[in-house]
Amino acid sequence: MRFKPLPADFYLNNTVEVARQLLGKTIVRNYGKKILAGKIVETEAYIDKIDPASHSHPGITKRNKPMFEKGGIAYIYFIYGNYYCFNIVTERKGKGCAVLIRAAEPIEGIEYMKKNRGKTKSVYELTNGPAKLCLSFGIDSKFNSISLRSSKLYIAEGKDENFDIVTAKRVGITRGTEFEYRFYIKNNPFVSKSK
DNA sequence: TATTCGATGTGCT
DNA sequence: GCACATCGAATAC
Repeated sequence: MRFKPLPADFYLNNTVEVARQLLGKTIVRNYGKKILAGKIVETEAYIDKIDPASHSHPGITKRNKPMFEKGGIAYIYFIYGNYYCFNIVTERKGKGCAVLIRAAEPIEGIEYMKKNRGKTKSVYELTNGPAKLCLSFGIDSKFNSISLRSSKLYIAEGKDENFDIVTAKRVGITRGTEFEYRFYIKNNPFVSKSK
């Protein structure tokens, strides 16, 4: 097997730590007979209680319920009437923490990603944003709450490589903007570039 | 049950 | 750089 899923306890650590460690890992999607894969290059951490930007901040609701499950499952939410975003739930059951996957570098199945994205031509535009990534990988609400060790969608080990991690303020939020919970791989062209 | 609004992307200027 | 599409969950009433 080319892609080895991460161990279940990877997701139970501190959320910021998991967000940093997810950089360079591989997101794998079994798409019918095809395999789509990409390297994670950008993440953001969302921390339950102290973080007003987190969906889990007001407490458990119907929408954010998966965030309160045990780490290691997907939390997928619908936003702005058009788009899905893909999160990885972290820490122990009842916490309400997650890591938003903001961007990836396509590795395999690029032709299929282009097909899913319609008229987008440049490879660099395929997955450099949370909603773009979901469209390219064919991720939607069907994957909400599923385990990230499942066969259809999972997170796998990455290549053994060195890179610098940049820490920055998060993007696209109206509250909790002061937290530096955004992490990305330095000089990687697939990082979403909004400032 | 009515209204508000968002962890975005796209297209036009 | 800026407006806007579009929908379900949350919140207000």
